Formats: sequence, C-alpha cells, structure tokens
Amino acid sequence: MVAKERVRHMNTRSVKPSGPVAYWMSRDQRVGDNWALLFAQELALKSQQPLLVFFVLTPNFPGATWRAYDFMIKGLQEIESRLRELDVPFILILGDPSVEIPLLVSEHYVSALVTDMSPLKMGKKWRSDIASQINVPMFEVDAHNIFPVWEASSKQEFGAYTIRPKIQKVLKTYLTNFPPISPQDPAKIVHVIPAHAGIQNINWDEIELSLNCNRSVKPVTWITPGEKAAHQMLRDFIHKKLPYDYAEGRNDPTQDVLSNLSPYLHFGHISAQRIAYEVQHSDAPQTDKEAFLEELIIRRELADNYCFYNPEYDSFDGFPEWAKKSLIVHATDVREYTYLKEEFEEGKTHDPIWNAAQKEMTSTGKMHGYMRMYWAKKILEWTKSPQEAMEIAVYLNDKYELDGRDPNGYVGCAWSIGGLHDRAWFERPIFGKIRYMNANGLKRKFDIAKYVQMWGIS
DNA sequence: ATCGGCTCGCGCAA
DNA sequence: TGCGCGAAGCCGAT
Repeated sequence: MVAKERVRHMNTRSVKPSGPVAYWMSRDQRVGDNWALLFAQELALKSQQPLLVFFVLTPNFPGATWRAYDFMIKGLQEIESRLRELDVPFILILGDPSVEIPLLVSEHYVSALVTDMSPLKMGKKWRSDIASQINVPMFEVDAHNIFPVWEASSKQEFGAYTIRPKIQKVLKTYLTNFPPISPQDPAKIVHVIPAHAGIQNINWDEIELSLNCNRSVKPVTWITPGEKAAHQMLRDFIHKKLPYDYAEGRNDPTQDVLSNLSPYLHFGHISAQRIAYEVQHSDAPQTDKEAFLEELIIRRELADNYCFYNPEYDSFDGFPEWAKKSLIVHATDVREYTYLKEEFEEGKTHDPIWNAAQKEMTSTGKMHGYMRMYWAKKILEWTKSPQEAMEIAVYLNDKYELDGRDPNGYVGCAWSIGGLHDRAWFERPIFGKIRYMNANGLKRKFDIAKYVQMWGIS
C-alpha cells in the first residue's frame, strides 16, 4: 500500500466507473521502486481496470541539450521494454504535456490520472494546467523523496538544522523496502492491453531526429543511462567506494570516491529511497554511511523543500534577506577580474583551477562536488553583480551537467553565491558576509595541481 | 595540527 | 529574552 501522505488529489473530479488508470511519468523515469506507478497500479487493481503509462517528450524544451536528451531517451527505451514484460502499454508522444496529456486522457477513456511530483516551476505549471483541464481525478505522488516534500515541512526551511530533526523523527517509518511492481499472485494480474489503445512500437530513431536541441553539448560515454546501469553503479559504490574512507575522501577532487549517482537521481532512473535502503543495510563503517546519507537524504530533501516553497529558487531574489542586503552593499566594490558569460563558458579565466573545473563539467557532464562550490563562488567574485553571477552559474550548470535543471543544482548555486542554508561570515569585498573560498584552501587540502593536470589545463 | 574570531537568525528553553 | 549552534570558509596565532 502506498502511504496516503504521499498522494495529493489535485482536482475535485470524481472517479469514473470504468476506463484505464494512467500514470503520466515525468520526473521519475523508472519502472521499479516508483511510488507513483505503484499507486496507479493500486487504483487499477482496485477498480479492475487496465493500467497505462504515458510519457510526453518535449522536443524543444528551452535550453535542453543533446547530452541530456540522449541520457533520458536511452532510459526511456529500457522503460518501454520493462513495461512490455509487465503487459503495461507505454505510450510516448512528442509535444507539450499540458496539451498532450489532456488529449491522451480523453483518447484512451482514462478514468484516473496519476503523476509524480516536481517542485520546479515548469513541472508545477504542467501539473496544475492538466488537473484543471481534465474531467477525471488527478493524483500527484511524491515518488522522488523518501519523506514527501509537503509532509517534511509546510514552509521553506531555513537550514539543514531546521529540517533535519523533522526528517530524522519519521525516517524509520519511511525508509522501507519497496513492494514489487507486478502483483505476487499471477491470478490477480489484470493489466491487459485495452483493445482501443492500438499500441505501436516507438520509433526511437525518428524521435532522436526530431529533437530540436543544442547538438554542441555531446552525449558522454563514461556513464550508461537507465535503471539497470543505475543499480550497477549503486552496487559498485557500496562495495568499492563507500567503505574506503568515503567520509574522508569525498571532498578531494583528485579521488574517484563519489557515487556518481546524481545523473540517475535527476532523471529518476533510481530512487533515493532505494539507495538509502541499500546503503543503510550495507556493512560499510557507520561514519561513511552517515556522511553519505546526510547528503542523500537531508541535503536532497532540503533542496526540494527550497524549490517547492520558493519560486525564485534560480535567481538572486530567492537568497535570504541578510545575504541580499550584504551583497547589495558590496555590488559596487571594485572587481580585480570580470568575465562575460562566454569567457566563463570557454574556460578562459586567469585561474587554471577554475578553468579545469569548467573543463571537467563541459567534457564529462559532472563536476566534482567540492569544486562546484569553488567554481560558483569565483563566478560571484568575477562578475559585475551577484544577479549576473547567479544567472551565469545556473545557465552553465543547467547546460552542461547531467544533473542540471535539478533542485540540487539550484540550491548549490544559491548556497555558494547567495548564502542559502548557510550562515553569515566575516565581511569582505564583493562577497559581503557570504562565505568566502579561495585557491589557497584547495592547495592546502588537496593536490590541486594534479586536478588541473587531470583536465588538461597547463 | 589546532584553535578562536568573524557573523546572522532560527528554534527552543526559560 | 537569552542562548546554542549551524555544509564544506579564511586567517593569524600558537
């Protein structure tokens, strides 16, 4: 049973007596460990109706790149074949979800629509537009968080220390294993393809060609998209990285100790709850498990909380008051270096460490977590205004990172540039009371010359 | 290597 | 109303 706190009824429509239940898959692109799909199946079994899954691919999503589409489409191909094994039709079409989903709902005589939760502006707008257009009930299920975002808190939290106790208190009840997607008793399987559906195989080549995206940001090969690969990555992490001083080594950008799971989390190829469950039950040292789970659970849920409650999550306006005030005071401070967006993008600053971080991001689609802080703070230092700094950081992060366009990315930039979820520090030029970072810290702590060498900067 | 000072505001105890 | 404390900081003193 899917916990009822995980589900929100998004409109006031009453249930139709017959017709398939449809899951509009959006943020959580996976078949296993997906509370939204499980809830849709639960409804379908209860009303003895077939189950359908819809996906709407937006071929001209603003700013989307070939790199991101490639990762997503390969994941969707795996979803198509996994759903076929379960006799659940998967219907993928191109277009704008707020137009296409209402059409699919009437075309397939859908009796109830289920979707997953997105805290981002576009995702929220799609969902509310659809909920008001269709004449059947629509349910939103938080399939992304362990503790549903609206349950964890009813307001924007100030910091990790304010949300942590709320999550810790109930974590035990939520951090469970998942039931399997198909019923245990084969006699109960009622998911048959409805006669009117006329399901055809998806022409993936045609879809790839129809994408109207930036082809200059190319797909990467070091990471394989999809649910299966995500689970393999998780196993590798738990056995080969986590127990070997993860807590110590995770900040060192020259070491390969990070989980590399964030691209999968972003596209929903794996569930955070699955990761947390497996890590918790692994026999890695407690300190390493705690360090990882703090990032995976508290920090991730805090990022969703910020975006969910603050629509200015990707701009200066979302920063806390003390930070905005302090940054404005220092907006007229003299900048020793200033660069334009293009100069940052091409990695042409005076600082080889910054250029190396930029190169890591543009070539692999994933910058080391610790370097992301230094990278963003230097953008603040080297632009004309904090507004412009945030704009450039978000632009580059969204464009090149495989985990871009995600609450974690927006919060990371806002933490670095705007003091979000942080405290005030000793006042200094440009930064004001925002926590400062410089290259001396990197040199002191790590073999940063090696990092620069790794990314081919001389 | 380690420590204190820097600084703001939330949440809780009183 | 007072107090403790917080994602990764820096810097200078010991």
